[in-house]
Amino acid sequence: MAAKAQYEELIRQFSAFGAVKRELGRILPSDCPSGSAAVLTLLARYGDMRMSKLADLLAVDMSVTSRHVAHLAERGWIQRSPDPADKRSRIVHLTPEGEHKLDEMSEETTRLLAERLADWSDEEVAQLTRLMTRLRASFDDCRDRHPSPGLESTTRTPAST
Amino acid sequence: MAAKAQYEELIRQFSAFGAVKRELGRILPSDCPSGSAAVLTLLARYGDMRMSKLADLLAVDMSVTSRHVAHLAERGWIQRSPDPADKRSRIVHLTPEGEHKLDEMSEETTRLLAERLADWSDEEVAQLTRLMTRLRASFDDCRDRHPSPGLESTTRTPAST
DNA sequence: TATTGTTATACTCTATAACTATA
DNA sequence: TATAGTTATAGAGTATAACAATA
Repeated sequence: MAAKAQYEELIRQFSAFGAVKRELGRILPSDCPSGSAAVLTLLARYGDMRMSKLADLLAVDMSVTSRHVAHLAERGWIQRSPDPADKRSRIVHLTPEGEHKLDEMSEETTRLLAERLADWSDEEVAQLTRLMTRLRASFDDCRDRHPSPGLESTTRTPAST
Repeated sequence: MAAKAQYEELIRQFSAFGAVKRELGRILPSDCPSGSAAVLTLLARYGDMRMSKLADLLAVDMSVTSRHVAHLAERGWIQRSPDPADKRSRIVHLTPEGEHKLDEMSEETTRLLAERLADWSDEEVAQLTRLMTRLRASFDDCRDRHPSPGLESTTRTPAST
């Protein structure tokens, strides 16, 4: 359990991190901004999945996911097939064109990151990755264990009934 | 120099980090969202400064800074005094009310963070803080050494002449 | 002529709520 | 009645460009 000043400092760094994210975002093509790119990345890693699963992994509302997916579908980078097991659902999957697009973007992004982190050791990069993974996990776990009032554990607009 | 897969994984975590930031943002009062809160934090830490310095520390365009500062000034949390040394400039400084507001928010935010990171050791929190600080520094340094074409080292819309 | 700061406009990301079609 | 997904609307953050005042 760290001191309050330590948490304050960490929060400062969270805030400053936005600059890093924006710089990485600037090299993405305008027809595939970061929100859409995140969808492609998840599909490439975890394979076909339903919208709701995608929303869960993105940790955003399904309405947001729907928009990103629609954007990608218009450009032919993903396809939405009906789910035979549940006609309400749609299975999202990456097309070869989508894979290609993702590869292109990934190339550019890792190149920029490699340039910026040129003087970082392999171990330091791994360490930051581990800690950020754990950070996300700590927030996810707590969301399930101690849900804030009115905050669902699923990424969904509450039913209005 | 890490492998490409390592960079890709790190970028994945950068993307997922948005969820953490959003959860922290949700506990802020609606009259002081995260952009404004960042301004208060910087003023509390570094003291009075000019708009341009503030924009530099926030790593956003000065037009953005101007909006946040105007928002805070309307609520009496900061004041803008003319700079006697340069009549174009304005010095921004925190009011006692602004300090109070910041304290309140800081209380809530660190409380939430402490709850989420309850099972993190002191050293782990410190390590993440160090690595994120260094990350930001690596991006800042590179911006000065290898500026992208058209990307100024100062946070400023390029002159249109 | 260049710089400081402001404002207007536009774009991305997000959440809420209302709606549909299934279950 | 509840759930999967869509769409409309609104709010926050940011960048670009044009502008006023000063250097």
